[in-house]
Amino acid sequence: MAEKVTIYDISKKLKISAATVSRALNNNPKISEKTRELVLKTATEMNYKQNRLAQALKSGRTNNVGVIVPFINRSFFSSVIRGIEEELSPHGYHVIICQTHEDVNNEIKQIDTLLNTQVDGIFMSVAKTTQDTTHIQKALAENTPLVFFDRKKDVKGLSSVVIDDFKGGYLATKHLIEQGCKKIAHFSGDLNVEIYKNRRQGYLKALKDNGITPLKRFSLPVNSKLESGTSAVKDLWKFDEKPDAIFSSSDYAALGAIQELRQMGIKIPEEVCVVGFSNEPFTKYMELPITSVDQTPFEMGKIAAQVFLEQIEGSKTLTIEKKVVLTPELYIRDSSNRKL
Amino acid sequence: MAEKVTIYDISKKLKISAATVSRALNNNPKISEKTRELVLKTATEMNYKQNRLAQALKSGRTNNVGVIVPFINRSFFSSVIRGIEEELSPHGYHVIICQTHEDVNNEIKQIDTLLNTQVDGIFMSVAKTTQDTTHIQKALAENTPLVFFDRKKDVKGLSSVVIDDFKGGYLATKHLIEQGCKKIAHFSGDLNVEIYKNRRQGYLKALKDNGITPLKRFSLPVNSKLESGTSAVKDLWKFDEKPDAIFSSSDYAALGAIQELRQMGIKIPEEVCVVGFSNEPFTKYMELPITSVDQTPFEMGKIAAQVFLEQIEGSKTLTIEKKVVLTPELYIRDSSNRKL
DNA sequence: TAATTTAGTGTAATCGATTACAGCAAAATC
DNA sequence: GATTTTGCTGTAATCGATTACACTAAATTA
Repeated sequence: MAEKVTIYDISKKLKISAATVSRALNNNPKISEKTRELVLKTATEMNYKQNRLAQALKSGRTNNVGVIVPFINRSFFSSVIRGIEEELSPHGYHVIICQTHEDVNNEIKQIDTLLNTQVDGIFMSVAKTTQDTTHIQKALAENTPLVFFDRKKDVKGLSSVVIDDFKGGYLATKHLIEQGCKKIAHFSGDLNVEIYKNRRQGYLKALKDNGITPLKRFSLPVNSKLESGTSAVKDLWKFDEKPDAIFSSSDYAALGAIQELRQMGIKIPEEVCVVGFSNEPFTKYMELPITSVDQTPFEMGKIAAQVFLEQIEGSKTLTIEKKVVLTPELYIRDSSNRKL
Repeated sequence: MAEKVTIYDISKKLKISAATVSRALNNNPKISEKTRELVLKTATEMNYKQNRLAQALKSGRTNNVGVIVPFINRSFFSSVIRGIEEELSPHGYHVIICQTHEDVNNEIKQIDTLLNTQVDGIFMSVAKTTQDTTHIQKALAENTPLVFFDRKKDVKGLSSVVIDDFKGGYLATKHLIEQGCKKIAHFSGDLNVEIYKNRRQGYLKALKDNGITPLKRFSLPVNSKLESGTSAVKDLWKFDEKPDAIFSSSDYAALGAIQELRQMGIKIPEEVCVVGFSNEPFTKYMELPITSVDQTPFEMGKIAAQVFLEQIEGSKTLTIEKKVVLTPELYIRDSSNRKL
């Protein structure tokens, strides 16, 4: 029941050609006012709905975009996706989501199927393990705009929206120094990943700018797990010279560290200040709220979407390569606020 | 460059008809082994990619499904979506996401555009304000399977996957009683929303089953905000007879309550036990981890997807109306664990 | 009045893949 | 040797909307 009504049904009913119906519906100026009104009226009467598939096939535009992320239920990614959706939805685009589970092979597959379904654009945050970029270049080859966000690769012709991780690391470290900390440890993520490398660089620069010589032993890699933070603290506190602050590239590791420090009876922020990264929702809810660097994911999504729109609405031949860098925001909370 | 290769390009190159190419690619048994191999070889050589749009137009199936939720960056919803994606992706489906911002008007629009783009199915959690269901019936009229999850409406012919909110409320309350609590307050959400109503019913039943007469004053509505919990506690503690436990339908309100109670110097769980609902990520990270009812969102998504697959892969004429009810899980943590 | 412009509509091809039907050659049967 | 069957391939219509081009009648101009 409720068979789909096509322009042919309308054309038959009104005894005019389907072309005229199509033109009337598209407000083509060549159509007489009388016919247009008749067609529009009949269309609503018959409950006509445009078949966007047919239109897409003809025009080559689906009004769909794809978003590729490691996991959609990570707070950061879901917020970016929300930003993208809210910016593009008013323009008539739909957002298709894909997960890579941090696996390059999935990334390759996802790009392939997205290109197959003729999405008008792709947004992606690459998997941690991604090195080679030939799968990404495919999008370029097929003339499908691709915009990186957060985790990018340097591919000529592709735009990206990221935060200034260097600055994030710098801000966090500078803040700790301002609190009077001098022996600042750093939990970095996998240094093969650009963002973690940059955060560490920012950390080092801030130390240098303030005449502090970084201790190699104070800089250690963690993953985004609580336990990783607790064991890192254990390692650090084995030595005589203890840190008086921790800047962690992960909020989870920061939380783990805090738990372990409290366990050891160490006062936060009096004895040790702690700063995390990402501004995960839980950081502000803690009894001891954790200072963290916010990556403005919602903003990031919106801006990535805008970059895409610029590209798609600009001339087709011209490819834009835009590199947007957002400034992260430090949310200072009790875990590092000595209230000087 | 890299113009898209069609079956016509292959047919021209091999000097055979496009029909033969199509059949060869689809493993039609009528095609000779020799031709099939030749076509497949040439297809990969020429980097042929099927145009899923054309196929969709012909077959009437897009292999896209839509998911409609209030907000995608809520932990619960993004986890459900992940479940749906991971279940459907292996079957070749893509997931399109839509947000309603808890507004029925958006819901109506979203359903309309999804049906326009010919999705093969729709998953949705209705907005809080939704009463009328005519927009939902449209999907039914167009023969597009629609599966509700979590927040459903009773529409004949539509399936749903929800948790047993009654049981969730019952479990939480029973647990509090087992901890020795006798004066248990309840923070309910908007009682016009089915799930909140059911949780409250569960609460009341547990009290009744244990011979406790519910105090009307102990049951008060909150929204999902921290402040809502703090002010509710203030209200409750104005009276002489204080509660010795709180079962909150919202983790946020539970957290607000805990903060306020601590402010007032009240010991948790010794003097007052607190249980939340939803098992938001932050509940387990707190210094005083919060007991909460888990809604198994990932599971819920997977099962909703399975219900959809059953329906779509079954006979077209037969509509299945399946009502799946998942059992929630109580995660007992320090906020209510008196370690008897 | 004849020639030209203009406004409005129709015809038919197109986007790319699928498939009912037709057709033809080789193999099998009588 | 004639007929039927089998195996494989081609022709053309189809999904629904769009649009270049053609065309007709009315309006305008010469």
